[in-house]
Amino acid sequence: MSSNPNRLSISQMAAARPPAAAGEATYLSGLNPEQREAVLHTDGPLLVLAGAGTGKTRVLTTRLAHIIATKKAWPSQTLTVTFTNKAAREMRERALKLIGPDGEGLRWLGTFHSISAQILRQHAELVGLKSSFTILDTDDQVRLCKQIIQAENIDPKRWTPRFLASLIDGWKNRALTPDRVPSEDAHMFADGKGIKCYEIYQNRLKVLNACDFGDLLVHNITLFRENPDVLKDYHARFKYILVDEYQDTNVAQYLWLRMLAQGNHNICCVGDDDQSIYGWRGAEVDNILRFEKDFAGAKVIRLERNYRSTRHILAAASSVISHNRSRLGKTLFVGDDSDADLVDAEKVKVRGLWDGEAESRLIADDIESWVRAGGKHDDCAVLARASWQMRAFEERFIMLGIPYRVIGGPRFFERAEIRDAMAYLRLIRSPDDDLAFERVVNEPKRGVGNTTLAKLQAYARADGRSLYTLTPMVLQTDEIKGGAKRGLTVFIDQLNMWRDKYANGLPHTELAEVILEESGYTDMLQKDRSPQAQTRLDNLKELVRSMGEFDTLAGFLEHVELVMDASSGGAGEDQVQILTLHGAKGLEWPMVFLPGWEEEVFPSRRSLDESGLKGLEEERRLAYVGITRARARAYISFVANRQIYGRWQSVMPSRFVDELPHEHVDAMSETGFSGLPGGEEAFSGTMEDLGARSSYDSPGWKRLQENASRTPSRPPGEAGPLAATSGGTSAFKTGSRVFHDKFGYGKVAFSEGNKLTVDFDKTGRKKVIATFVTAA
DNA sequence: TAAACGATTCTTTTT
DNA sequence: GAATCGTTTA
Repeated sequence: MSSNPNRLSISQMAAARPPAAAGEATYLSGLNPEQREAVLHTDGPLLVLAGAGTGKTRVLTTRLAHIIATKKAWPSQTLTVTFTNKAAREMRERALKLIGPDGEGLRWLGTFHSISAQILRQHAELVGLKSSFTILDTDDQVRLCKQIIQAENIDPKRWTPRFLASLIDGWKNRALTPDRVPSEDAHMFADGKGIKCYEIYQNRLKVLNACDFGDLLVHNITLFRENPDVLKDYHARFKYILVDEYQDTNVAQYLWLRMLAQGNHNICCVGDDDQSIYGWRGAEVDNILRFEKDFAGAKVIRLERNYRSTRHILAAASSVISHNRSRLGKTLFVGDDSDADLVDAEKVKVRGLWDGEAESRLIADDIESWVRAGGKHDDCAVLARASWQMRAFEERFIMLGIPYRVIGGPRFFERAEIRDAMAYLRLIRSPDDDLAFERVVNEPKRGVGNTTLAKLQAYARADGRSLYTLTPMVLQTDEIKGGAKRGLTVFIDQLNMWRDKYANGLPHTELAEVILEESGYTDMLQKDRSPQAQTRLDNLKELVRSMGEFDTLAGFLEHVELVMDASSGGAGEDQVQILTLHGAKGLEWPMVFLPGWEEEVFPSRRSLDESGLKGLEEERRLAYVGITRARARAYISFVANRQIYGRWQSVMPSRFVDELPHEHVDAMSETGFSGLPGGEEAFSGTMEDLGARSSYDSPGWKRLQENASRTPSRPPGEAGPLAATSGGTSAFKTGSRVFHDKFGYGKVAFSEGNKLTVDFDKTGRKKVIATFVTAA
């Protein structure tokens, strides 16, 4: 495979580059003609339609390097927008390797949201905000909506806060401020009250000096619309605009780009309509179809040579996606057909199993044989439609000691304890942040219940002032008595004290420690005997640690609000990756497992219910993304029985299975039900080898095995398996010594529910289930 | 006010 | 099956 120049890694390229290159730039070597054209065509609008694995990121980073190397612009005069933080990071790294230290000035490389936040901070007053505005997350949005629904006397069961929030989000995705929402949209919520609620919502945000994610873009657009001179400044600043994953942009993002590009028209968008998988979030595939019309004189370049996958994988992906009706139509072909590895590879495997357990067992076995044959865990990825499907694999991998990493998952900054701590910090920065106030006024418990809070809110609303300003005034009266009064007094006093300390130069990390200590939050967790309490304390420690990476409290808060991403530790280890199909976009592995290809699961039932044919086509694009992540081997599987919402259901193979091309697929089934047209004869293999093992895999055998390892390891007097699984009293603290039947003695590195990460003395770091170890 | 219980709903996917 | 929500009870 490495015979192909396109497989050269960027670091190799950088190493090969002579210092201060003269003549033909070396960064251009190894590009195919289309890629090269996309890099060199710097001036005027350009749309690059790049299929999966055709070197899209490489084109984008090389183009950036080219613009800078030829001095067409300084790094600070280029604007590069991505969709996710992950993509932004990768882009920056790769670009820096090409450009060298000159690239340090790439301050306008980031996500739509981070860049528009940067711009908005500069000009906040022009849209009626203070530059210190808070950025609310989904949770805050929903809580705000709930308050509005209550205040408007709308039945929250019929019209849920969540629905209102998503409606508002939808409008913002289309760049519609309340005055621009078409009146027919009003009927979508509570008998025409939708727009009114939206107005109230926006007014509340203004009072709170806050934005939600959608606002960042919408305010930018308003800002540019109403202040042509400001827009002009940015026209002068951004000589070249580069956009990644253009197919994922929504209307607001499109308008934002178009306004910025009006200056000098040097905009280059890279995208693939077949990989548009964010329609549910307002992405408009139309943006990509309209490009030529909206940007006069636009050039379009197609990248169709795929350097990633074998011909069987490409054929499988192409066949599935060809069932979509609305697409621009690209054909992927093997970029280098002299590469025997890509041409004479093994076919895509499709396998039908009895149930989810059999599926995870089979996949785990495949990974073990791959590793036994000299492969790495790192080479393997399991791509699931939804995160609930991941647990089965985690459990199986833990049982077998296969190292793995879940990517995505419940995120650090969305955990309750972190959000609580953040709320305290937000209150220090901006005391009028009512949402933060409400969150922590009774956390830990201060005797301030719902009735008290409702009273305060009523006053605050009548008065148009914040809870923080108003509470001391109410405390002067006899309106609130007893425990609630004492609690509130302490709370307000403490807030003032912390603010003083911070104002007098207490570093923000120490401030956080002081708050957690003095508020009683740490105490509360230490007294908590539930299994998660220790994890939570550890998370808070981690929070304080990560604050240290920022110079100021404001800088830290901005980072968290926007990036919501703990500095990803643990990468680079040899682990199988488990992630969602959405999370997998842009990544690739030699060996990819695609489990759960069943109707209702994938395509997801909800997607079909909500969006019909459009939803189905998006699911199909998701299948396309999944298959094209694989370089050498792709394993698709489906089961006959699956537990959904805790109930066993028999399920049908996904229609996408039918859409795979027979001649490129090896199919086999444990259940006799293929899902492939043509029935049994369509199968070129059997599950015989699987069947031979099955005597070890009966439920009875498994239970026997579990009991064997659990029973002797339980100290006398300790609760039995029942309590261990339901009560979860077995939480081991970080640092405690434990013993495991298979791995011996070790120290707990951290724990999460019933899963422990243990540093074993002999075998190193492993993840184990808590019930399999005892205190040592 | 808060804890404890029972009913309900739910899960995509992410900035 | 779990987590959230709302009601009841101490």
